Amino acid sequence: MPATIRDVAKASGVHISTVSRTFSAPHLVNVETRTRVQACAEQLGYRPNRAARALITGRTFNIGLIVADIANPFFPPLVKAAESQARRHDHHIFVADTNEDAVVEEDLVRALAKQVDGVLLCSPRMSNSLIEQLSREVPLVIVNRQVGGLPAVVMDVAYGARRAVEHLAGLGHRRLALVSGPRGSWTSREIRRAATAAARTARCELSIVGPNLPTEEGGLSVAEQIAHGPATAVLAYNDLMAIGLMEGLHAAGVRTPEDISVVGIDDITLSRLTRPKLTTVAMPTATAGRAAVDMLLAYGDDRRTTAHVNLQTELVVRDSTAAPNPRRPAEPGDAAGTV
Amino acid sequence: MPATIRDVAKASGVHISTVSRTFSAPHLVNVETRTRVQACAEQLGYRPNRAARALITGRTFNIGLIVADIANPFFPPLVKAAESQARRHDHHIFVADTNEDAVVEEDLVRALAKQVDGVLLCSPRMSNSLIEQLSREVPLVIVNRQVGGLPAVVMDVAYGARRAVEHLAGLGHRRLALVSGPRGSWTSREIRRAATAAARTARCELSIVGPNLPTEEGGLSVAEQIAHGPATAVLAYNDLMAIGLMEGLHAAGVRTPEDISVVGIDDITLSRLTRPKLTTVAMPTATAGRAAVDMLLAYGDDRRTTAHVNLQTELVVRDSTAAPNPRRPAEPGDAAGTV
DNA sequence: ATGAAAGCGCTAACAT
DNA sequence: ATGTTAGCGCTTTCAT
Repeated sequence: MPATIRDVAKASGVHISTVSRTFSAPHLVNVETRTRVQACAEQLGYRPNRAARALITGRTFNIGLIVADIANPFFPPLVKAAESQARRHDHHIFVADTNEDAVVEEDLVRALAKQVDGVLLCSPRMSNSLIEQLSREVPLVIVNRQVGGLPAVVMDVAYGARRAVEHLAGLGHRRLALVSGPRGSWTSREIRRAATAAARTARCELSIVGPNLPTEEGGLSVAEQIAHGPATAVLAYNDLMAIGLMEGLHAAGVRTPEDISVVGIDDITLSRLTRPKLTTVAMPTATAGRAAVDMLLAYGDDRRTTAHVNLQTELVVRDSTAAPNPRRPAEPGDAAGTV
Repeated sequence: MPATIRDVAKASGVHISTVSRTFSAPHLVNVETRTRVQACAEQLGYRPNRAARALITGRTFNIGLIVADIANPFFPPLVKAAESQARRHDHHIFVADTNEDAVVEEDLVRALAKQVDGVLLCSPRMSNSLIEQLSREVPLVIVNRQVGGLPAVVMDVAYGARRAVEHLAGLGHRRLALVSGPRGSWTSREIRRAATAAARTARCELSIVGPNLPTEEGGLSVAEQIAHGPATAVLAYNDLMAIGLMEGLHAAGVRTPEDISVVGIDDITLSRLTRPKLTTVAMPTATAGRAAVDMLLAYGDDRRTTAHVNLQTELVVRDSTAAPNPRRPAEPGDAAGTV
């Protein structure tokens, strides 16, 4: 039986409303009384029931965090940063995993809506219109996607993708492949758009392979196709796919970077630990998590001013990229498997 | 303004208690009425407010999940499985990260206590007595540690550690090192105990190096010491440390497994992707996450019967272990850096 | 500065 | 089968 506000009131000989004020508006209560009430509360182990409080104030001090796949190493740093930032502001975080499923996503937002002050929607797969509708039911901050004028934290992956293409072109590659991500991914579209434009500028061919699952398996599954295709360098939707791809290429007897260069995106911890170490585009996921929480908490105050944050990305050159191998020239007749 | 039970009552022309019953005890209400109420509710987008419901029923349909470090790749599969299992039973999950800090842990349990039906405490760093005390304030299921008779889900890491030592001894190693984990870790003590016993049985020396941070850096930081020590094989507290260690050894010009064999624990995804691929002890983290949720939800029903689950672990032999290198014999005078 | 009273959204006896 | 009533733990007018 945890202590309630009534127990504290009884113990300190005041009315419950005085106890209430002691916690939610201390300046309104006499110092002596306050001290006594606090002492009693402490001694009884009293903690205000937030759910009860929320019922009347409308503020839950909870935040919902919805991610596509928490087992994808891209997300944990974001979740960690968001949780830590939320707690700094005395908020708790509901975490839910949609398994990349748009329907689950919608249901989750609605299910959480009543017990949170807002929801952080990370890399959502829903349609824009649905997201806009949901944002009318509960404050939403979108991470990694731009939806109308909704508050959003995006990482400038387009810039990173462009830098990656420029890097490859600079090394002398002329035939590139883009291993794209899952259907419905805003990030994947951004990458594609930016890579296409950059390739055109650099006078490179760019073939698109996909869509694919954003996992190691997704990368592995296109390895054969890449190995037999004309591309001498590949940009993958994320590091996991890049790593799976390298595995698959290795198995097929194709060396990285000697035969084919590979670039990932995300800069997950893992990317520094593969051999060769992966060249990739660093995404500031922790910063994004913090920023998203801040934006949500500022929702009431000054909604407009911080409605949009665009975070820098950066190309990190490691060992999975090199100049094309002159002894592995294009085989004119061999376009098997390319799209 | 989300619809309340009163709006639905008004719209369907019944009393609010009938609406309430329609959702919490449908069999008690006339089929026609029920259908009508449901239709109205649907149309108004009504969803029962769980917090309000919890206030009176005492059941929140929420679960707290407290982990030491969600960015440690050991945890995400556990969190994912727990979340998914919880949702299958219509529960939501609060996730909190303690950063391996016992004080934060305690505070978090207390802070969450009121808004959850129970807390999953993963690899806690608190003292046994404190944990037992907390378990009187809120239902607790401990993962990865045994505390008195409290409900627990543990993975049999002792078995795995023994198998690892046997594996190394079987390859011909006689001087082993154990790179231990953080102070206060039950798992680390288990590993130490089991490895020590197994080493004795196999007539191997076993030196203990640590405690260390359970991270890649932790492993890296002991690489020099290991490189110059007499051990020809190392068991690390977890894969992350094993990988960091291999990095460090590599940098020091020591090859794995030719010069020194390395075994990790956890079998994180990453361990299949390093080069050499890591020999490790597989931990059934997803199963543990599911089991912990099930145990918590069964808390009321049959507390005793399922109060303890012990999950199997398994040695996975990959490429980071091999027979000792005969050309790198013990250097009698060179024990520098060993403990 | 403190108390009294109403009520947040909902459920659970108890009536009818 | 449905309505009435009380109240979960708390905050917030409004009095005093």
